Amino acid sequence: MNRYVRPFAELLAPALGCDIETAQDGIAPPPKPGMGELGFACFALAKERRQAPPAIAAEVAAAAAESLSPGGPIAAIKAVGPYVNAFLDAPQVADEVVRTVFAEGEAFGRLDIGRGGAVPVDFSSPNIAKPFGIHHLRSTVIGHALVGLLEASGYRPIGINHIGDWGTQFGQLLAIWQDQGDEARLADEGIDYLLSLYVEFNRRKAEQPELQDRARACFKSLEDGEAESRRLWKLFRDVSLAEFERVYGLLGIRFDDVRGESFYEDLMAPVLAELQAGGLLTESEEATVVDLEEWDLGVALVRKRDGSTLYITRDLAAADYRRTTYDFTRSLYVVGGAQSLHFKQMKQILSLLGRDWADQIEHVPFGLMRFSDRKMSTRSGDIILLEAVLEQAVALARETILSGASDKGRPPPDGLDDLARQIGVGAVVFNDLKHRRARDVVFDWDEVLSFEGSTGPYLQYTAARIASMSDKFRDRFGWVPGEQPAGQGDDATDLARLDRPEELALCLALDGLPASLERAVRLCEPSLVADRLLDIAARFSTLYAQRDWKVISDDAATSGARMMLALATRRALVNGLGWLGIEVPARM
RNA sequence: GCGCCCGUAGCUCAGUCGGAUAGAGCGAUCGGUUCCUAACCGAUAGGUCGCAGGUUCAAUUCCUGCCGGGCGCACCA
Repeated sequence: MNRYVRPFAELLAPALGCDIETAQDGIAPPPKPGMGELGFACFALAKERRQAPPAIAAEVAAAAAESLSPGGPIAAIKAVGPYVNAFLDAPQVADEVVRTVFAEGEAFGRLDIGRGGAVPVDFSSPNIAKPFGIHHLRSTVIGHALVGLLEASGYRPIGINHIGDWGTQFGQLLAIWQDQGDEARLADEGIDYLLSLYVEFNRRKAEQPELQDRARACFKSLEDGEAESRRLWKLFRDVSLAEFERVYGLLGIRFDDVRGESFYEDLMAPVLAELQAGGLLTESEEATVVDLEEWDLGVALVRKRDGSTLYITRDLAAADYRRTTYDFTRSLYVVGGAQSLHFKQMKQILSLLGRDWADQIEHVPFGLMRFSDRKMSTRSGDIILLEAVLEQAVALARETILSGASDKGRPPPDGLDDLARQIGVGAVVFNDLKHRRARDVVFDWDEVLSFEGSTGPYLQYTAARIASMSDKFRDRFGWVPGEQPAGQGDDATDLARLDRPEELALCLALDGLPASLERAVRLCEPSLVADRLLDIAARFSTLYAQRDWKVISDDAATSGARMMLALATRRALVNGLGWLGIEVPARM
């Protein structure tokens, strides 16, 4: 929670007659201001001590207060009803926390829990020949954030884009191409043309069921290495990849490993042979399956009747490949919750093959994105393009910047395009990351394009205001915290001037950033860091809006202390947003 | 039918290993800028934490059953 939990537990333990861990586990923050910063409930002790909880609390508080060293960060320990609460000394907390942030700088909040362990993160993984829809945003953005969070925690993440460039869908495209393919149009319209073919295939499939058989045959010919099929496949792939790069560029994402499913083509035979040798394969309705009924996982189809392979066959080969290539400590798959069974089957099969690392594989599922009244469907063409959403957001950010500038009678800022991109993209990305990933999300233009309230731009804006204050501080006092030689400026600043309850609350919020990171990485839940950043920004903004709380004032000593607190806040926001993959503009 | 996920304010969501009077944002109403960026801040209204049992000193939180929604359950990925 924060750095004072442990010391409080050490004071409580002797008074309670328990060990420090037990005492620590019972500590939680009280619900309201004025009740102290940490609390311990005494209800559980009532039975064995045959005493009322408030009486126990009074005794424990008195005993713990006895051993309290005066002048420390824990100023008082008092009974509050049935609770024993610790009251912290704001000036000391501020001094410790703010100096920690300044000392650590870019490393503030970072952890070493990963100990350099490799963690492949499979995310985004779009299908070639289908455009990048808004529903791909979730995997892309959550996965990218996890890469950042893992890196900040001392892991060695490897961002993997497992491109869907293999399978029957290419057979579908090849089948429809035989009827109406037009290379001139492909060159001209790119992926949009491929989408129109895909939609056309699915439309005609309803009338002509034999089309699906032809698609399977086409995929078979592709898998058999037939030259024309191969040529077209490569063409579709190149056209698509080029377009995905634009979106990744906007989002600021790059992968360490971009590898299509097709790469595993030659690696599947050994896996199938091993399954065969292990007696795990059975024939069923002319296809080849692994029977997992014993584990309530149904059957996994690994080879179709015509001999061609499936999704899970390729994923098995890919899992082995990742293991030998990266020697991972965890292996993450950021894929929608709809695929839960697939990953359970995959892990079970790997386990049956004696892969003792199978339990290091983690499916990181997330809720799907849909329209309020219907599912998004690429097949019917009923989708919104991610690029279109990003462009809208950037356009709106641009308008907001321009109207803000004209209201204040200022010219448009330098670097307008870049600023608009950072804000617009930040809004879309943060909007996705702030929600717990398990929930389904309903696509709503108003929500995605909102820049007010709990949004990315709010965090960016808070950071930008502090940067601007820092400039004014420099003009006024001739120095600025963080740029001073030892013994001057920062070191000489009296942080004990930060004695307000709101300042204490902000400091504790800052101090909790590493704990949020730890939990976010453990649970693969970026929203935990997003929430922490919103809390930090809100607490700073509350302080900032108070009329009698000015950073820059005639009181140089207080000004210095507040400037340091503000810059520590900015540091936390910049670091945290950085982990999440969101840029922070210097000015807004 | 079986399995997984979700159900908290009008809307979108937080709520830590069970703890004190369940919190934010949006929307609504009211208020705040001769002063560091109002993409901000404050106040008011708004809750049977889906329902019913169980465990516990204590349940939004854990367990069971139901209800509602979403998603899966062999030749798509």
